[in-house]
Amino acid sequence: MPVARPETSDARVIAHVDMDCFYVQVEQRKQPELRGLPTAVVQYNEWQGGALIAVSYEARSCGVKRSMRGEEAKAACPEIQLVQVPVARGKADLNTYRSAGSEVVSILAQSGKCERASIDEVYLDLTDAAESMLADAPPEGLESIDEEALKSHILGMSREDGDDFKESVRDWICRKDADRRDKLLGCGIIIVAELRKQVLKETEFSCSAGIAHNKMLAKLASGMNKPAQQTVVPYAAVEELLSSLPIKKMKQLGGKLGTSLQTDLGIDTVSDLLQFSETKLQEHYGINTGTWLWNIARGISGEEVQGRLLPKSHGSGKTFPGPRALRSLSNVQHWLNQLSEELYERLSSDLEQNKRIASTLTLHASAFRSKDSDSQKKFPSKSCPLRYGVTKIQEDAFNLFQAALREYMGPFGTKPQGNKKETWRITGLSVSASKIVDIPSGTSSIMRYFQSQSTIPSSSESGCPQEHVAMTPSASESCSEQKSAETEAAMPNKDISITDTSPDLDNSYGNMDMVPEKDASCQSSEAKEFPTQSGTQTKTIGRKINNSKEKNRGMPSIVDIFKNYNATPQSQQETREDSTVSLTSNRGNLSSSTNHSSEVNQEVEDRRETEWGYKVGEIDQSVFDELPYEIQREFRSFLRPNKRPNAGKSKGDGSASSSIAHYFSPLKR
DNA sequence: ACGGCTGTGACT
DNA sequence: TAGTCACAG
Repeated sequence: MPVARPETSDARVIAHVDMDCFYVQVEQRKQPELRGLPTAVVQYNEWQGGALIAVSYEARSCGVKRSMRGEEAKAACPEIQLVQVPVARGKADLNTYRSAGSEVVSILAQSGKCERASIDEVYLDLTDAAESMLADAPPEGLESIDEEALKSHILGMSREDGDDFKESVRDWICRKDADRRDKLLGCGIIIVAELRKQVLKETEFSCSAGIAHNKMLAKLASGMNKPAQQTVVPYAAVEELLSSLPIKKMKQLGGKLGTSLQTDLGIDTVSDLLQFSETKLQEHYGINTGTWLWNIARGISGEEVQGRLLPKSHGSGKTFPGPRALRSLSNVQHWLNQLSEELYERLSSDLEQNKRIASTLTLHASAFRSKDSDSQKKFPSKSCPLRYGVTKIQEDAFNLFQAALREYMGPFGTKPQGNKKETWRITGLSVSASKIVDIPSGTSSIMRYFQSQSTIPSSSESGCPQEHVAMTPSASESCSEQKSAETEAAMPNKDISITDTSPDLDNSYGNMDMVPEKDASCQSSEAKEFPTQSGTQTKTIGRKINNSKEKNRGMPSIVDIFKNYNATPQSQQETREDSTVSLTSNRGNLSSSTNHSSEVNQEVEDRRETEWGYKVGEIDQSVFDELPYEIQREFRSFLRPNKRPNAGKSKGDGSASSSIAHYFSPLKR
């Protein structure tokens, strides 16, 4: 489902930078004695020596390939060094690679628009830099050209023996009568060579790069000469580069679409594709994909480099293949707790380092049913508003899972009808956080936010909250969920999950295989604490985001809630009588950081109206709780400017110098 | 139902 | 929209 983008009229200079066997390099930097040795990184896996996820070039020349097992690799190359991916909470932990990737990005982002395409790949739009260089210091006037730049591969240029080719490269870069597009690429060559040297110097990582007029060609080029080299695609070389290329090698054609082109239309190479008219392709694949295919066959791709240095989502997942498939609710809960912990940890660092908050939590799982009927049925994904706090994420993830499981099991979820119980197996679990927005740093930012947000006209009246039907993660959940919630309230939350489950021994939890029936007597802790209908907030967030013309800064969801309070403050107050807690009383609650279960209705101390007309005392606890702690704190000090925000705390945390991480510790709720 | 884990983007 | 699917590495 690629979509066609028109090529911009002016020539761009685009680079694709690809780290060479990145995970291996990260491990070799950590253990320099491994440098130069055949090395591979294996993922924690006792089974057949683990799966290779990165292979050094020395090992590749021994015949070691990715997607070999550790044992196979050992057989192919006995001297290979196998390094294990770090493990945390019983799963692979890629954080060291992520932050190594960030090191690289922060260097590459200096010279132009930069897009972090994956953990080890970056696109750069160097058009401006190249044009500046062409105007101010064109290569033809340079005394000498960078050695690294001279080692470039220039497609279409024969690379004869000896040092001669460097002379040819120099000539190509400096040619006075060159096409302007080629001159720009020449500048790109020099810039990228410089950047790669800088990356090597500052991170010790080598990389390869492709330099061309668009992303597609740059990506293609970066893979042509590895490791530690760069390849240029002059305009004149595009046709030859593409014509012989198997379509499966083109980005986006490595899967089903590529296969369909081969089997349905007999297209194997791009030159085959060139024979098809645009309308013919559109007939087969629709207007968008058809046009896109026609364009890429000609090296045309207007896809822009997104100026994005940070990921748009975070996820934590694990598979449980074959015999390891999870078969009890408690084991699922155990793993969801682990995954949620990791996710929360990453959300915390994102907030601290980048001042960003995520607003949607999604659960994905894969499953099968042994006594099939339709064994192929997909396990549904579910999402809900993301509430900051480890245990909140854990609870919500588990609730989402149970909701999805009921849907998955359908009528079989209730009770064994006969003796043959239809039983589920979970083969994969993941939790992810998305819809991440920036928050500005600095004091009273929150106020600026809400002010800017509150000026946006609301196109649709988003209905009174009491109309909303309780959605997935909330009420009517299982007893086991409540058990865990109570346990948690009573003890520091780090221990919760481990006490009642252990990994890999599902069978010891025999009686929890079935989804428990809905039991009215079994009230969910979620329902008690957070009776608002969280599902509807997600909608309002989305609507707000769509309505705002500028980029979505701030917390639209809370603004939307404020609007609701403006509209129907009284009914709000009534419908959630049990739960409405004033911010001021909440302050004491947060300070003690223990029993949030005291959702006793307290008198509102401070009901001064704000400029938006809602009463701060009526802000629902759950809305407040969904904000990151830092924001809560800032918001609180905004609402009560004359008092110190966290006077009740034991540590001196009111000071400006204390780190966000402190407030954002796993014990905070 | 061994390629695990993670991420993006389009479609509906 | 939330959920699904495809794709990449």
